[in-house]
Amino acid sequence: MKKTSINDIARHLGVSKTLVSFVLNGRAKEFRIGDDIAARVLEVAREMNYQPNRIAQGLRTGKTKTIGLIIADIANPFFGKLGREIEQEAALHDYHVIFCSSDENPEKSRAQIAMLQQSQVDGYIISPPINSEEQIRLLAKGRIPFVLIDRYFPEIESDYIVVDNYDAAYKATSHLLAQGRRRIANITMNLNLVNMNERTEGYKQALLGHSIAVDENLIKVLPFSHDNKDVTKAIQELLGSTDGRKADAILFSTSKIGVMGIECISALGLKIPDDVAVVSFDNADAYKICVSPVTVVGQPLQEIGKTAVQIIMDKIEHPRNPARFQHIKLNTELIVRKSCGS
Amino acid sequence: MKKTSINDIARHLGVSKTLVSFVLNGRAKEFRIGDDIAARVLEVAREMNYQPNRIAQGLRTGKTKTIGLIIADIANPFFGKLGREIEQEAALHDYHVIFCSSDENPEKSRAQIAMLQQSQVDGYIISPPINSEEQIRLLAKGRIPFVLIDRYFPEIESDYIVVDNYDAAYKATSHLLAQGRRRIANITMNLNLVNMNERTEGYKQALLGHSIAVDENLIKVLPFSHDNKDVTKAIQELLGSTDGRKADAILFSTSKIGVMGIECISALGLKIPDDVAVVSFDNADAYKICVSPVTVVGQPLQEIGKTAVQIIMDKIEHPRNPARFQHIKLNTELIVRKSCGS
DNA sequence: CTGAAAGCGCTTACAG
DNA sequence: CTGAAAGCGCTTACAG
Repeated sequence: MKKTSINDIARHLGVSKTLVSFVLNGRAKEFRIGDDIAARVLEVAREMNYQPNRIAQGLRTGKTKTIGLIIADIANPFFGKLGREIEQEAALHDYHVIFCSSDENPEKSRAQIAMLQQSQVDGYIISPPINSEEQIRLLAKGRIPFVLIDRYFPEIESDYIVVDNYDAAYKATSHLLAQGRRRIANITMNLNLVNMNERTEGYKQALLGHSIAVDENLIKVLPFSHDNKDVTKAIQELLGSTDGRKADAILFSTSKIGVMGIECISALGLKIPDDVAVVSFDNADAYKICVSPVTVVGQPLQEIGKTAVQIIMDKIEHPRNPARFQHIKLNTELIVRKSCGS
Repeated sequence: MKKTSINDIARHLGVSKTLVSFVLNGRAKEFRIGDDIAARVLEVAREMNYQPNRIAQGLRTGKTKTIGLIIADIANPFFGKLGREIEQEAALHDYHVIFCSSDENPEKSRAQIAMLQQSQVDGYIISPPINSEEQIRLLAKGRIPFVLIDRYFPEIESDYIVVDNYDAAYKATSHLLAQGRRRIANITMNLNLVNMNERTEGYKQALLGHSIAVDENLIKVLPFSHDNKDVTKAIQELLGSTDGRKADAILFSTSKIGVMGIECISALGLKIPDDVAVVSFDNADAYKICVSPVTVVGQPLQEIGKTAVQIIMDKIEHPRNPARFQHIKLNTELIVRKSCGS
């Protein structure tokens, strides 16, 4: 059962493969090919179960109809949902997506970009890890379009789609303040990541805006590759002391941290929101059925994914020189549930 | 900045591209190519930042080093985690993965298989939706290897990796019985899916094994594409009546259903495990921080993903005729938490 | 030890 | 209206 090629069809009908190619690509009219012969080609193609070889098309046309996606971890629901939106939008354009999880590790993302490059993807959607500036800069020098999502590098010219993190954290912190909390902590990860940094900035400014001094002891910065232990340690420092707890509220900068954090809080026997109020970034499913459903900063994942693909498609179809870059900053939504009291 | 090809290197050094290809593929020794010239080739390749074109290699060798993955939904943490394991294992073999979410829709999976076919993937890992027997049978007739995961079709000869669903449900139900529950319900989805069917069978047999009659009213079968409304309706029927509730425990056959179910239970103002005990398939993160942390059937996701890739790799590297099929059934683990009382 | 040539399956100027 | 030919970037018999 060898696959049938355009050649097989041509031979079968005694015509040239040029002709076959034309009609298969729907360009029969354009080249004024006889209706009868065009119909026969289509018929035989169906009979022989012809499937165009995209690899061959790719080599010839220079378009593989594939986009490469690099995110931190596809198993993380935040990125999983984002990946889903991207897959869906790409499919509308007859595009495939190859996904790569970088684990926020620049070494991995570098290798992944190289692999994707060799696979001749037509475009990239990347959530760049820390210290990956050089790779991204190199990518920018090439002619394959890419969009950054979730974060970006201010010093590199590129398209990007992010969320207004500063505003989101400001709103979240203000909400906590409005509920009467004063010793509000923030658990985040490596602040060299712009998005994380903006969140913590928004948090700080909200405090200052309400005349509350920023207490650096209440800001816990986890390493980018963090696990339960790191979170436990942070929570312990914030809430563990028996003689009066340092914090009365926590803003979690990611849902990965938040979910682990809430697990720790429960393990300590503390109640949310009575002992500690909680707000987290990202509307994870877990938060809906949590001890006390968690107030979250919801991100417009569909819009992020859809827009990212659309920008890439536009650049693929209309390469422009010099390139014009889009910087898109989307709004978030504070979804109030019960974790901050009522 | 055009990409450098093997030809550029050959021209630059005044040698043939055959020679360049040999040394670039590490076959210099094999063809007894001069050490000096081999070294020069490598050097120039680095200088010119040569990146092999996988598309061209693929066309020539017939191997694209890509595997296609079809699961229900990459945004569903269960499949997200599985996808991650598959990606990771594939990377070890220098393979990429293209992912497709079928939404349990056979029309979609059919189109996805066709696309993947055209993209000349070297193998498939598929979690086949209901009514996709025909597609899978067709695939089996081709010469590209595939492995089924999570479910399989008993009537189709193929490799597959599943979990012992019958045993898992039997254990879970027995646990509920051991906690004194007697009116145990099961909320599942379309039973034509073997894995779902086996779960409900295990549930029934556990009841019978403890001399408890199976009450079909306690088994709620949701359509394969279900949402919050469907789950709410089922929960309502099971727990909503004011004059004595029908059920005192629920076994959720998937975590997607379970998470929504617990949300409903809370909305009804019912307490877990006091008013109703709960066990669910899949160790979702949500369950860890739930109102009352949920007892779950944990699946060996890493082993499933890893084994699936290994089987595919083996088949790609050692095509055998006639094919021999592996049927792997892995064990699950009942992780007892607090949702069934103590 | 090295090179010229064929060919993977397509698309697309070019010619008639 | 249709076909012969070139070429995308590789690998691999084959020849010398």
